Amino acid sequence: MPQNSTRRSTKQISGEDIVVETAWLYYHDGLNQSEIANRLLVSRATVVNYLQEARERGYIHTKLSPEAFNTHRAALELRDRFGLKAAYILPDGTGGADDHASRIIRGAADWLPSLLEPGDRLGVAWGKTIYDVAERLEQTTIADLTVLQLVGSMATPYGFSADVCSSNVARKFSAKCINLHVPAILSTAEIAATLRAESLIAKQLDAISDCNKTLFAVGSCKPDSHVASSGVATQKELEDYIANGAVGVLCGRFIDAKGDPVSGPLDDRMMGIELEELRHRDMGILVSVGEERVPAAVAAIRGGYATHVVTNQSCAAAMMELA
Amino acid sequence: MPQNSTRRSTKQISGEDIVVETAWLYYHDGLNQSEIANRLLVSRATVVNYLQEARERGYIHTKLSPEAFNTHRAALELRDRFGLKAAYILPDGTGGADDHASRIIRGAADWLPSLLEPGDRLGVAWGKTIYDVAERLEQTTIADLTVLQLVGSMATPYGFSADVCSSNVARKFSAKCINLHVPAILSTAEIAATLRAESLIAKQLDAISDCNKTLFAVGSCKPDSHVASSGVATQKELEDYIANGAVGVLCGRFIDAKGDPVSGPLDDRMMGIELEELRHRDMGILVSVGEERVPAAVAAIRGGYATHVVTNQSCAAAMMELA
DNA sequence: TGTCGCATTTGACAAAAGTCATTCGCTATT
DNA sequence: AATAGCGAATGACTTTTGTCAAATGCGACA
Repeated sequence: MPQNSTRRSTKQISGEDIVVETAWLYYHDGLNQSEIANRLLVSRATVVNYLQEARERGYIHTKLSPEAFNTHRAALELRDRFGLKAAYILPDGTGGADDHASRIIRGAADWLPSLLEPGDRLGVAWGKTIYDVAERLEQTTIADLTVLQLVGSMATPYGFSADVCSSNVARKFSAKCINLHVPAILSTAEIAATLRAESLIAKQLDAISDCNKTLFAVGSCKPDSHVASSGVATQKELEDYIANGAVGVLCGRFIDAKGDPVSGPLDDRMMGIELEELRHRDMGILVSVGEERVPAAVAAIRGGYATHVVTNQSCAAAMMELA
Repeated sequence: MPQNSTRRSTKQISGEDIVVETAWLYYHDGLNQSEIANRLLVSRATVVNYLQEARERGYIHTKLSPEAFNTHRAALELRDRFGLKAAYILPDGTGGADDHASRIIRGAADWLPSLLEPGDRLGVAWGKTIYDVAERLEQTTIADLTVLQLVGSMATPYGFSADVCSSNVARKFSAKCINLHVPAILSTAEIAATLRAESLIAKQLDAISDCNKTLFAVGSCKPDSHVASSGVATQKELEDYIANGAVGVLCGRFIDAKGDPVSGPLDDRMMGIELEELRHRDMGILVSVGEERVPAAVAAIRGGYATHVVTNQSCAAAMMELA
């Protein structure tokens, strides 16, 4: 403590707003409280009080630079709004849709390894997005990981099929891979039923029904969407589903805005995990690219298929709108 | 420490940079370091490191809000006494003149952004003070701002000239900049007149005459003042002006104690805004450093050139004495 | 003048933040 | 496979900051 012979008068003499002076010395000049106390001839406790006063008066403004925190903030908001376990939101960047997509895909690929742990059984869906994520994955060994193909295979115009997605993911993680060696869609419900009864296939279907984590994207129900263009559904069938309330596609299955399954002509002809089996897993990782898929993504979250979401800022904002 | 079996990479919140995460929890959510350490499963020391990293990356910016400096007693008194729109008064501190100067300059740099608004045309004067303020300005984008150079350029012993002042200000605000590409002072009135008649220069002079806000300092009329030492005026010329009642210099022009222009030999040889054009703008921001300039500052206020003043406590007190 | 009430200030203590030498975990190289 | 090198993480320790009950100054009022 300073020589306390005449400490009382000091404050009146310096007279002017000592609080401002204190705040300046502390925040601008970077002195510590003891130095300030000595300089202003008051106790350190008083300096503390002045600083509190300054904060209460709103003199102190600390700002977190937006470029660093915007995506972070958006992620927390999205998480809280939808009751997700986590969200990862990438900046929009300056490029167009392709740029957005590639950011999201890189983000998902960066994040995925840290979401998996030894012993996990990861169900992997099918689609260009998932394929790209798999491509982007760094080689990382995760002990005792099993990767499962969630839907049957199908040749596409993009040069890959569902089994390539799961195989690639498995390869990147040095994981065991269980593929589903059947077409995604069959011409009749009977053939599908027959196949399902096949011992080997039944075993595979059984296996995928107890994965604890899933990785998937969603498709929109627009006429030009993936489901239609890849030949899984005809235009007519798609319209049927839409008429029944479908807003999105998830592992080849249609869901409505609440995330509930929408039944329709294709259901019995599809080979792959059923929506009810997909729901409420330990972790459901949804990689959502493109504004046109926002309603579908929201539905997937609502339906309890997704616990983790990767997307970009503008899509996240759009999702918040729908919440 | 926590159960350290698997302390590695459990990013439960988001895939984002852990430094951002940490900074967010600390500065936004107000958690303390221990809480953050627990939540992120790292040691508290690591949290300290992350926070330092965040500060180094410039994510965190803390500043004193302008109200702190223009609402306390001294500021309000000065404002009311001189009919100013606002005054910004910084604590004196214990250092010498340099310390005072740097505080005032930092203060002005902090305040300036909040005084400008989209569409403004800011006239910028010339001098070490203004140069230093420009240096200190934070990068802030102000939409549709135009910065204008109020006086001609001139090389100085300090290594800067008028065009650098305006250019720097413009750069910090990402503003458009209109420079005045002529010397501040010419050898004869004839040459000056010829130049003024030049189409390009006439246009520039025209432009500066309709700025709505100005930023300037004043110079004293002491023999050792800036005007003399920088070679704008000779000792003899200076004495002439003083004999005619000049107490200060403002954009190279001399004013008397009432703020009225003092005419003299230099007037016709100067290139730059005229005093009458400088008067009664929407806003005139005077940055006044040093007790020896107090009379000049008071004159500038009286003359209606300044509506906003930045200075320190002792200068403010001296101004009050003269009022 | 005495003393009561109120607000500010203070010192002692508690909590939080910062520092630093050491350890840990990973990679690159032999 | 062994290990050297290196950056990040850690835990023990120091410094700084925050808290709070008690003390102090000061004006109002009896």
